[in-house]
Amino acid sequence: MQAEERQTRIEAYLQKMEFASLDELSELVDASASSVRRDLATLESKGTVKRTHGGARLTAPRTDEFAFTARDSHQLAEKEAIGKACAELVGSNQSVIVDAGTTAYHAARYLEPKTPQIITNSLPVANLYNAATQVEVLVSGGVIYPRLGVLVGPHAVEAFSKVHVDVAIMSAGGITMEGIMNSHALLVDIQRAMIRAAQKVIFCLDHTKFGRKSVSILCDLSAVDTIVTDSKVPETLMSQLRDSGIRIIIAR
Amino acid sequence: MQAEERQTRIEAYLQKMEFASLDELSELVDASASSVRRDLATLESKGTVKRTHGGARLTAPRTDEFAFTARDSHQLAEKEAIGKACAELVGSNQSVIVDAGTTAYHAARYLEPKTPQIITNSLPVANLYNAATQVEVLVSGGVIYPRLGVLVGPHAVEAFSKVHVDVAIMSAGGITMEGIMNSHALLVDIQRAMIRAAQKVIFCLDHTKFGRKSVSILCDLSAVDTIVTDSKVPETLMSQLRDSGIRIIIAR
DNA sequence: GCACAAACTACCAAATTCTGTCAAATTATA
DNA sequence: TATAATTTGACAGAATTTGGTAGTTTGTGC
Repeated sequence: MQAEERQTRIEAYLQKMEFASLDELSELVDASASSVRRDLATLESKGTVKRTHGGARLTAPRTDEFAFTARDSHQLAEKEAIGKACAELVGSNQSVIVDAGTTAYHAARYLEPKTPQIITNSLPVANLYNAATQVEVLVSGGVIYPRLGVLVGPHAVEAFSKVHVDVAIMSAGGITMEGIMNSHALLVDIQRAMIRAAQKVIFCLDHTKFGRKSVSILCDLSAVDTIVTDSKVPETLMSQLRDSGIRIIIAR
Repeated sequence: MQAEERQTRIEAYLQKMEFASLDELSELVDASASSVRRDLATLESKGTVKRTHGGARLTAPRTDEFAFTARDSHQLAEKEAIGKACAELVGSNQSVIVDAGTTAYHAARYLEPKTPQIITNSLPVANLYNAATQVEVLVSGGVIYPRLGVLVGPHAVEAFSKVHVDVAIMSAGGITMEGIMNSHALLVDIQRAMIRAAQKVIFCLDHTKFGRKSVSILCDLSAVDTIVTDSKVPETLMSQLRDSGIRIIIAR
């Protein structure tokens, strides 16, 4: 096996496992411990993995939009600004679908003053308004997707197929001129149902999502009404998006 | 297991349990007490956990969590014991309905080793297994009943009407020879659907519930298979219940 | 307040892992 | 095909981590 192939496989394995021991890896790629150490040193200098005593781990294990942890602080400031700007687009007493995903979560945090009716499949969003009596929250049913805190499966799709709302606040894994992408195939069906159910579709996307492709295409750009993002988006892509009729709001 | 992986797992475990003993942790990560102590010292200096005598607890218990997670519940020790005893009644890989309510919640905390399939309308229970990949959790849909963290309404009733499970682990507000009572009328419909869906019905009731009446009658005693309670229940009521064919388990 | 048990700290020897080096093997090049 | 360049696996010594232990501290019950 070539050095490059080894490194690719090590990286892929770590993406899945988060941690791995040296023995584990050297068996995986069928090479000596020395070679694996060298590979890890290379990968570390590229920044994707971090060497540890006895093995390696991912540098940023949960950079995923939909992987939810309480202490997720990736691009926190940007996400908060985006969330605030996004919440301002919602009118009083409107019905709002809130997607799973960290950026949509931050938008939900600022919705309380609008006394909206929220419909969501996100456990973190549900928890957010557990104590608030003015905000009515309808939780879709579904099976918990481990770690993401999202309810998935036919129950969830069905729940969103049966409602109609004013606004959908959406997250996604990436956006290009080809459309909006998502890395979790199970979520795509649900998100499509959300988009169908909503009069107006807002996507919250921080700048890291622009130009990034992902596994599944969620929808093409014609389905999107508004995108809320931060100020670090490349101007070229942004004007292209504007040309295709999407309203773009820069949160500061 | 590597030091870093140990620390991550300890942190994740504490996120779920809020507190854990040294023994518990050293068994969890399969390392000596010394190593766990060192790990805890590292984690403490990072600020995520706080060491205590005999174990460790979370520094900042999740604020977006539930009021009743663990701390402020009455009769905590009894409820934990009841929960533990109740979980022992569940077989491996069984499907289990877990009712909302603190006592049922404590039972859910001990279910993980059984790798069950859980169906619940309780947000706290859903959150509990958000991180666990071995436990499949199906969340019923519904509207959040403020503060209790329970999903109520027709969506919830419907979800439970469509399933069949091995065991239902139930909470209630009171029990007399007339039947089981509950104070929240909105919950009663749902609980009845839960009972209908289950092969076996277990009620978790601490001693304060015995002889206490409440607003709505949930079901009569013939619907109950087993009651798990603590050791402070008056003997008279207990033998009456036994006479009516209910298995009573005293948790210690 | 005292005695006792449990838990903690500090330290040590053993085990594991890492670093740097080098000859053998593989690959690229003339 | 012969030669140079690179990569590989192995090894010795250095560094780190681990599990246990002795002595001290903390918490608990009487």
